[in-house]
Amino acid sequence: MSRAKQQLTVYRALGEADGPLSARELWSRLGGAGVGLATVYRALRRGVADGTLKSVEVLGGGVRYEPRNREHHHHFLCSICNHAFDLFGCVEGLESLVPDGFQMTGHEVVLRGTCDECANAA
Amino acid sequence: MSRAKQQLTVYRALGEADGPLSARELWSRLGGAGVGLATVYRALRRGVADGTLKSVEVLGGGVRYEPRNREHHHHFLCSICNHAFDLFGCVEGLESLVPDGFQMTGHEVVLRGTCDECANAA
DNA sequence: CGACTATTGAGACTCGATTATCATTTATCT
DNA sequence: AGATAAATGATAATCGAGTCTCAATAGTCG
Repeated sequence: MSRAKQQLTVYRALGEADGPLSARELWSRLGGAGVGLATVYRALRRGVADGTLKSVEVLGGGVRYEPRNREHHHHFLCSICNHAFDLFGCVEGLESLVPDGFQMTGHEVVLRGTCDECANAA
Repeated sequence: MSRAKQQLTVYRALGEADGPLSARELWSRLGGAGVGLATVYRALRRGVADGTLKSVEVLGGGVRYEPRNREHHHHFLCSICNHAFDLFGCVEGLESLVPDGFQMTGHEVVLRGTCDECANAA
């Protein structure tokens, strides 16, 4: 594979994904054999360092990465294929959950269940 | 320490905690030196197996455990002390986030920020 | 093309979390 | 008390995720 553009390849793959990808998922999407896992990790690390990428944790699935320039959103984790999907929109009433004296700076919402594809395959 | 009751000791410690505890947190609460880490893990494993305990993942803190018989609730993760606190109540509008064709079976909400104590200590 | 630098792939290595091993200790039963 | 079974603690072993090393390769420039 032509070199020098692999960093971009990683960015593009994340940009086109329907949700955040883990290093391994990304690796296999890039063709496993064609790109080294180390290179994927390197690209991810650089991306996070320069602010292009952002690492997110979706419960149960370890660390995943997504472009930083996405609007505020949450994720849906399919318990069958274990893939994380981006969701749109947010929820109401989060403030009311915060105990007195606590200061909330952010939040995460993860929905679990089965995705379109897995639900049909069942 | 008297044996045979350590399993119960673990259960009690989790029951009295203000949030889910990781194996390490639990271990240190039980007095580090008095109980072996292996025993803590054993008790947790058995607890989960027999349904008494439940393992939960709170972003950024790995796996934690809590009694299964708690009402539906969510967690607040303090980004300073890294402790997870139980919250009460839930949020509205989750269903509207689910994409067509997806089936939601559960959800998690995690608030981030600073807890009472850490906010005051700052 | 030839010299020089940046990037890569494979695999060795590190690190933390969890599990397995095993001799020892506590409980149980008689 | 004596024999047997269950639980424990210390530590070794394992496992996965991520990082580091280094020789080989692609890109650059003259």
